Amino acid sequence: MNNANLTMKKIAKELGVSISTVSRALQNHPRIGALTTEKVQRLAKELHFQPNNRAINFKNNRSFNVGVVLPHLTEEFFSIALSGIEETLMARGYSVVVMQSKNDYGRESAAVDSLIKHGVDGILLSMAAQTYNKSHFYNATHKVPIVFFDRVLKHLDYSSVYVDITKAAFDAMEHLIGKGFTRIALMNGPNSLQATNERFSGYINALNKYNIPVNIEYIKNLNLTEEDTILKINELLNLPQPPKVILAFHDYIALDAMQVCKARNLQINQDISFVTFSNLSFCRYLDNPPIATIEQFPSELGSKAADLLLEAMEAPDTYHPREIVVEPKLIIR
Amino acid sequence: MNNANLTMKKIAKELGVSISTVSRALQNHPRIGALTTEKVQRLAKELHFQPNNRAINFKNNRSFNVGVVLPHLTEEFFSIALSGIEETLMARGYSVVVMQSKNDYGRESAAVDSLIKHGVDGILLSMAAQTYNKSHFYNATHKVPIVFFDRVLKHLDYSSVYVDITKAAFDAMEHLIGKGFTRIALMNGPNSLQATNERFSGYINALNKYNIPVNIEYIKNLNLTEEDTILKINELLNLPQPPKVILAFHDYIALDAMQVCKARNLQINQDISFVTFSNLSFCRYLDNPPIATIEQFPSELGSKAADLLLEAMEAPDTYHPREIVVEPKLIIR
DNA sequence: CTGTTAGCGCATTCAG
DNA sequence: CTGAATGCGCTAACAG
Repeated sequence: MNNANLTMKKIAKELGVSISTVSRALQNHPRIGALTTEKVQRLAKELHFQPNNRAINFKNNRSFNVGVVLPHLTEEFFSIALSGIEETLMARGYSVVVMQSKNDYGRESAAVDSLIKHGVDGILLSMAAQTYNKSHFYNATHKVPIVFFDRVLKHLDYSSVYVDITKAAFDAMEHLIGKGFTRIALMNGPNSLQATNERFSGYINALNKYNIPVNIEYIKNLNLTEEDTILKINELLNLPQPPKVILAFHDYIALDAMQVCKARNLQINQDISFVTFSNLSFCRYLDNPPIATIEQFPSELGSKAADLLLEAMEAPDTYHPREIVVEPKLIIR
Repeated sequence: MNNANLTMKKIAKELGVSISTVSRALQNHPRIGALTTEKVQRLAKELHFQPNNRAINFKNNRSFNVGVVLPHLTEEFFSIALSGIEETLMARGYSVVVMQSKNDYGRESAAVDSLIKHGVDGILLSMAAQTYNKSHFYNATHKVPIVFFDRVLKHLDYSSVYVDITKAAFDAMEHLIGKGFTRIALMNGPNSLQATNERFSGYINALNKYNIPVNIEYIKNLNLTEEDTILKINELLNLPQPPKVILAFHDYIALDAMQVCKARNLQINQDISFVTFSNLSFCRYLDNPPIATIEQFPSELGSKAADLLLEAMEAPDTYHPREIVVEPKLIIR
């Protein structure tokens, strides 16, 4: 760390020229003599000079950093989304600052504040399950643009990118009904999430369309913890008429539920089957994977959100918040 | 974004006081009158004033950002490590900037440069598999401290945190030999990784200790792609005396290899078994998981590396590079 | 208790 | 073609 504070000033003094000449020479300014430019650049390289980017960021009032707030880094869906975000932004010279909300309102709010404090140029956010209060978004928007992805906030002031989950749920249900299933349960998420309501709508729409009576015993809201999943799957299995198929909020729910089924000596995909949202890549290694799953293209979700944010950051005058809806795809195994 | 460039200057003018008074009042400086402080703080809140952190970072020559470079965000091991890093640094007021090398030297080198350019205060790095040239580290070190984790560079100038893989491999082998296995193959990583050599050492040491002849046909170096895994497992299975157990570089290798075995009608954990490094959480959902696995505590690895980096950044004068070795744990299923 | 001043490193406008 | 001067927003030493 010997040259940690080597500045243009020193190079200028060394060479007996002015700082502005150094500055210009370093950026190949046309009005600087070829000789001078050459001389400056050589010394700069020799000394391993690197411009102080904090100064440049400060001067330009840009940091080329983008903040990403998401529930859990370790959830495959989000790590893939983050990967898509990182790729897209890196290509445009931005870096990505990540923070996890762990589905907690306080952490999410703190993360947004912290990102602002750290001087990001914009924020990509997928809402925490327990976010009830939205004021931290409104405050943040005073400083930098925010784009939501996947777990979005429907509000005219914000762009958002998400999957048409209602359609996805409907498609999945239609597929199941087409295969002759009628005892279909829904292991849904917490009510605070938009995604939960949409799964519910698709589920109900399909049942209605095919005149299958809705059994409220078949509809469960989970809080996305393993314990709760175990509780709820047991409730379903203990029903006098247990379901034959379960539409699960995502693969992790299905996997935990499957373990309970196996422990109760039920044959997966025979006594009971699962259909999931999220297409966890790991499932292809299972001997009895969910019979169908909904691919939500997390990488595309992330990169499209990043595109919107880039526009908001780079062309704020012409930018208008908008929504991008990504079509899900039902994958039948 | 209405107040994007509200500065202390405006507050000062509004209140008819000087900028420094505003500055001091905002940080509750004791030498400012209670009345003035109150007045300033109220207006600041009213106007949603937030200090421009780019200016503060510039002034302090700190950004409170730490860069993390790792091979793949989507690999569970790294996403857990990142999560540990993020937790540790967040608690100390730092944010985390992530970049993926995708195991590519060029990308890794570019990532390091980019992080420096973006003004991070330090870097945590897990080396790309194909990193042959180390000069980007040396250059970076002129600017900010680097701490390696997991895939480390052994060099006196750098701190590193890693798992004692030789011991892990030895322990796993000893366990297998104790269970009566002698036909044990090693599906190892690429030679460029230290981790590969260590697995090899542990493997050989154990065979030697128990006088089991080394069969070089049983030792394969993989490049960590699925195609190569398929190729190499087939080579092993085609041997006149195929192995009964395979020690796999990590779970993803074992999983892909298992698929090949199944396609060849071999019973997992009967005709052939697997032992893996990395304890992928997902494996608990498999009907026939690897019979043993080595837990490498990625979260601890990450947070310990973060601790070292914090020391390097905050107490550079007393800081000396050093190594932390984390004990692996053999998990027998 | 408060104001004035200087300066962080760089880009840029204005003068030559 | 080059140099001097200015300012980005904020902090802090210095001076009242």
